[in-house]
Amino acid sequence: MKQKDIEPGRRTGRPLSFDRDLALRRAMLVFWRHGYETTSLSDLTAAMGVTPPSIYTAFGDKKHLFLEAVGLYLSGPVTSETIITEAESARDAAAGLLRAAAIGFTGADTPSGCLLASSAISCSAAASDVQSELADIRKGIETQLRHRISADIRAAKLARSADAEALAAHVMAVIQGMSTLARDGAPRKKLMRIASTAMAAWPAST
Amino acid sequence: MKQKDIEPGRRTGRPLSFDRDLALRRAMLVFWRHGYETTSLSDLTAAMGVTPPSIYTAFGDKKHLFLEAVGLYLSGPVTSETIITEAESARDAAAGLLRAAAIGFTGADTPSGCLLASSAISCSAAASDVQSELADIRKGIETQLRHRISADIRAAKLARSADAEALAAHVMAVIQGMSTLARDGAPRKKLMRIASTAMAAWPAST
DNA sequence: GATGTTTCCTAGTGATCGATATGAAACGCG
DNA sequence: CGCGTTTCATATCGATCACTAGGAAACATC
Repeated sequence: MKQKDIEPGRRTGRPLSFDRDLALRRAMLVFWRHGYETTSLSDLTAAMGVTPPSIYTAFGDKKHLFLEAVGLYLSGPVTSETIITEAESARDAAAGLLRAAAIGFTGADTPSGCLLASSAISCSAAASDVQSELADIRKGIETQLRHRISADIRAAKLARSADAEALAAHVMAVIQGMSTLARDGAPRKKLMRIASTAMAAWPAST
Repeated sequence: MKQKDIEPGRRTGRPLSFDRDLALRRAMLVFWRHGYETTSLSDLTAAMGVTPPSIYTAFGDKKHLFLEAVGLYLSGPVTSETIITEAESARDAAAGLLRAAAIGFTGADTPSGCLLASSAISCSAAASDVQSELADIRKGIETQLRHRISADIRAAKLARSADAEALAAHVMAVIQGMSTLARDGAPRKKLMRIASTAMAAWPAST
């Protein structure tokens, strides 16, 4: 009988022969580069160094592996949420997000572009749930930024005429567009100049 | 023996039993919605009302059908090229492209977003040639816009301090980001406000 | 060492992928 | 009419897809 109720500190059975975190990270990199549906199980087994049955016992099916990879992608010391909440102003939050995108989309040791913005943009009807799950994450980030902008407007740190929804949506559009530019080979310097240009659309701080 | 040298005015053989242009348009709509690799042949046959052998005799293989669909998508009375060349200024060209994107990405009778920006962003290694072909088209549009901006700067219609590369890249990023926003359900009005916000990043005309 | 539990690898499962062989059917032409 | 040509629909092709039986192997505990 399975003892799924005792999760922390598994004591019995054959131990895992591979590094689960490392395998997940390798899976994330493959999904990042080739997308969700367009990455095959054989691509994953080759990159992870793990046989199919081990993948399924460790991660469930392909969908769960991908979603866990997305979770890994969004984790880390610096996230969009920390950038937004820890910035001193909504303007700094927007500039910080744009700057982080320019850097994160052109890493030397990672694929170009953004996993969140590229891995499940177009997919078959069978993957519409995964697609909408990523869409919800994107919308969540936009909502956080919009609320941050609205707060600055209420606090009179931004002009009352400022359009929180449009400013937040513009930043999100630029970030996701930067992902495609990066995939097309744009260097970090170019993305940085896009970020600067995008911030020129902001009203002056009051 | 085949007489492939006589192409215009085929005179012999059984006539085509389906409307080739209509079938191509239907294929384009399916690729637009579901992407290149994530659209299957059975998806295409169902949408086009044509059996697989007929598709292959009329269009070649799946890749050629897709590329021809891209050609259809880019054709029409109004293209990015006509918008750029016929605008009275680089600013008008940018605003026109953004406005056309907002409208084109939220059509009532078409899928949301941009076929060029969504159908081959992530793909397997086998489709890297298709991916780079679309990238070249995107870069071509950006280049045309950048040249238009540079011309305005030389003609003193824009400040000499204006950064043609950054302005063009920013417009392209916003357009491609708007495609994702549209796919996530953003209405036309929202995209229009993004377009307006993006244009606020432009320097004043001189 | 015996037992229970979990993971291991080998070798596949049925389904679907893109693409075709095959021969009948539908034309223009003489 | 017969002939040459092209497209038609049926029925697949081999390859690959995501996924999994089945049994040996590696642990903790007794």
